[in-house]
Amino acid sequence: MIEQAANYPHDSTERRSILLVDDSVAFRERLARAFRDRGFAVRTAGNYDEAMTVARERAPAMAVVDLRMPGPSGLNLVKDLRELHSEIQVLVLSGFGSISTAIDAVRLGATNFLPKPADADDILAAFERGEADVSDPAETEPETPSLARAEWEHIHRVLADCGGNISEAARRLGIHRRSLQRKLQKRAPE
Amino acid sequence: MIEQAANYPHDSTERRSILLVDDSVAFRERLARAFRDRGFAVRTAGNYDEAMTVARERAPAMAVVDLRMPGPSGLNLVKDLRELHSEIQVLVLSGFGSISTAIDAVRLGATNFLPKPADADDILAAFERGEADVSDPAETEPETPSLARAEWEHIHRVLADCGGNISEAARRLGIHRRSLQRKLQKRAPE
DNA sequence: AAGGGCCGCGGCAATTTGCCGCATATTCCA
DNA sequence: TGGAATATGCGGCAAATTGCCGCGGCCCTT
Repeated sequence: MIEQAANYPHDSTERRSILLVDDSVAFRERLARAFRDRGFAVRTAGNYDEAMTVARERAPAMAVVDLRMPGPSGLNLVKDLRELHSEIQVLVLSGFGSISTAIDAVRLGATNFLPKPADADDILAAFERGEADVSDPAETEPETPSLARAEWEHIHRVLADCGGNISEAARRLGIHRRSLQRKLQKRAPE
Repeated sequence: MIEQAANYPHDSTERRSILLVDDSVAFRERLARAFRDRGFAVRTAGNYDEAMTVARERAPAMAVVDLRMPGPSGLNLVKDLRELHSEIQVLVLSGFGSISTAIDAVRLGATNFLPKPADADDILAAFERGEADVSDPAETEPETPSLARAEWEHIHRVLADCGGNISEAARRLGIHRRSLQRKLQKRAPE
């Protein structure tokens, strides 16, 4: 479909250099390996400070940032990475898809937003979509979502607002914690 | 820190002028009245063309745009309103919350994104949040409707979309007609 | 070490839903 | 004007979901 995967816009930085930021070493390394296999120059970081140190040393062309980290949030990182290097493409990952956090991320300069779990292919696809020109918002068909879909969206939005705290989310939603757990075990309806 | 929460940025346009765009006359007029009561100079439109005509005549300081309309989508409108008047604050409404549409809206220049149903207070709050400085991605403390409440609202919105046709609404919602009937017999949850 | 909060999960009983059928409008069209 | 299609309300019953209990585990603060 979109034919532009090969050329990312940069200046002095290497085209296929990417910075992966996630507090989970396992996740980060798995992703790092997948990107290296695809020919990327990968560097990783586990929090805001590490990421900024790495980025200052040499600005990466792309970055993948998890929202939830110890220390300053991924949102801060998005903002400061872009201040450091305005051409950087930043993809934000979040364990739970919340509209408000997605909006914040995009406002702060994120190229796109992806709910976890996401693998390297998902991420690359999201980069491509993000760089795609949105100037033609043609066929965004606003179909009515099913009740189940709407419920799912609402639940996950609230859960995100609660920082992933299930007990708190259940309280706000006015349902039993056990019921929320059970609902969360189901996948997103389509 | 950008200091601009209280005073909306404009040029020749009146500060408290707002353009409401929604294809539902009832919704639009209800909202219009609420905004007039709050001292806004309100103009309304039912689709892309009307909205652009009104806006060209005199650019509003703010706009509320429903995503779903006959003709060009609200996303097109967001984009073109901003091209017309770069200082305009545009709030996008959508019948439901989808992350990707929210992201598209913000990319195209929307100030914020709000899932329907939303009243004037919700909208004003969203404008303020949207104009607020996001450089400190700290707290977002929004109200949280209960699951039952959210479900009720979604059901009634879809039912309205179907012109009160219960069978059709049940189909769109993906639930059994009998179940819809039973849900409709219950009152709005608090 | 104790208290408190959160998590995941098993196991009911109570409630809700899906799905059937049936009788009755309403609409549209040949 | 008769028939086909569709909508509505409702009873009933099996299946699924939810509310609610309790348990042990984990992590943090006191």
